[in-house]
Amino acid sequence: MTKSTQARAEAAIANLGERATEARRRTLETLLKAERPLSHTEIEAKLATRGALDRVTLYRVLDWLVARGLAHKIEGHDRVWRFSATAVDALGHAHFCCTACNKVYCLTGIKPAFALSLPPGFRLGETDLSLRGTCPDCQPTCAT
Amino acid sequence: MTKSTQARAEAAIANLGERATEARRRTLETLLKAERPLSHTEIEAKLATRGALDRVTLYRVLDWLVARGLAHKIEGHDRVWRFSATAVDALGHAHFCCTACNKVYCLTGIKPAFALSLPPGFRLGETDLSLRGTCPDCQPTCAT
DNA sequence: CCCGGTTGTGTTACTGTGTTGCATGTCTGG
DNA sequence: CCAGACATGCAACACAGTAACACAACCGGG
Repeated sequence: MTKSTQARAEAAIANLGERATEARRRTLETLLKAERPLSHTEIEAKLATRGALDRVTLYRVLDWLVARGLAHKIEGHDRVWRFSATAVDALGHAHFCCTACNKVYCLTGIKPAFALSLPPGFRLGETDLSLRGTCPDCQPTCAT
Repeated sequence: MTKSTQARAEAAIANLGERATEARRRTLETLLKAERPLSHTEIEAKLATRGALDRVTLYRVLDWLVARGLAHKIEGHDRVWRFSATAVDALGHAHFCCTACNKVYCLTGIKPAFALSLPPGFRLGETDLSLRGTCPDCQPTCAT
C-alpha cells in the first residue's frame, strides 16, 4: 500500500496529459498520504525532509492541483488554507475543525439538508458546512 | 430612527456596567447601523470620517464587543474577519458571501437540519453554515 | 544538434491582516 | 487628590499569501 500513493500521484497527473514534475508528484503524494487536510506550512514541512521546495512554488503547485481537480482547498478558522486530495469530489462533505489543536478533518457522511430561503436577488453557488469542536486527540479527560 | 442606533449602543454598553468609552460607543454604533457584517477595514473607514480610531484600538474594541456578546465575529472566505452586532444570537443563522464583491450577509431564516454522524472521538461544538454565490448588487446582466 | 518558445521553478520584495509590548492617558473609588 | 485599574496610541513585529522578474527545464521544428 505504500506504493499506492506514489503510483496514484503519478497516474493522476499523467492522466491529465500534463507535466508530472518533481514538485507536483511529491506534493500530490504528500496530500494523498495525509489522512486529513494539510496547511501550506505543514506540507512544506513534510516535503522539507528530502530536499525542500520553495514556498512560492508550493503555492503554485497547490493552486495547480486545485485547478486540475486533483485537490481541494478548505478555509480553516485560522485564516489558513488547507489542502486535501482525498475527498476531492465527495458530496455531502463537511469540515470539522478542532478548536483545541486547529486540525481540520474532512467528514464525508454528512447530508446537509437545510431549509433554504434566500432573500430575493441572491443566487446560491456552493454551500460549505463547517463544524467545530474537539477532535479525538484533544478530548478533555473523560472518555467518550 | 436615527437616534435608535446611538441610543441602543449606549444602552447596550451601559447595561453591562462597563465603561462606555468613545471608541466603544462609536464602534458599536457603526455595527448597529450597518445592514451587513463589516470587516475591520470597513469599520475603520467609516469611523475615520470624524476623528479616526487607532487600528489596534479598533481590534481591541471589536474583541471586547465579541467577548461581551454585543457583536459576533464571522470568518469570510478572504481570510478577513467581519463583525456584526445585529444578529448576535439568532439561531439558525448562516452567512452568505458574495463571490464577486466579497461582501458578507447574515441570513437568519435558515434551519440547518443535516444528518450528523460524527466519527467516534469527535465532540461537536458549534456549526457554521456558509453559503457562496452572488449578491443582489452583483447579479450578472439578467434581472431576477 | 541547435534554437526558440513555452512552461516550471527560485529569489526577492511586497501587501494586508492581525498581534505584541510598552508608554501614555483617562477614568474610578477611596 | 492619589493610586490603581483600565483604555488608548504608537511602533514594531509575525505570518500567509502574492507579484515581478530572471533563470532552468522541456519540447517542437529546422
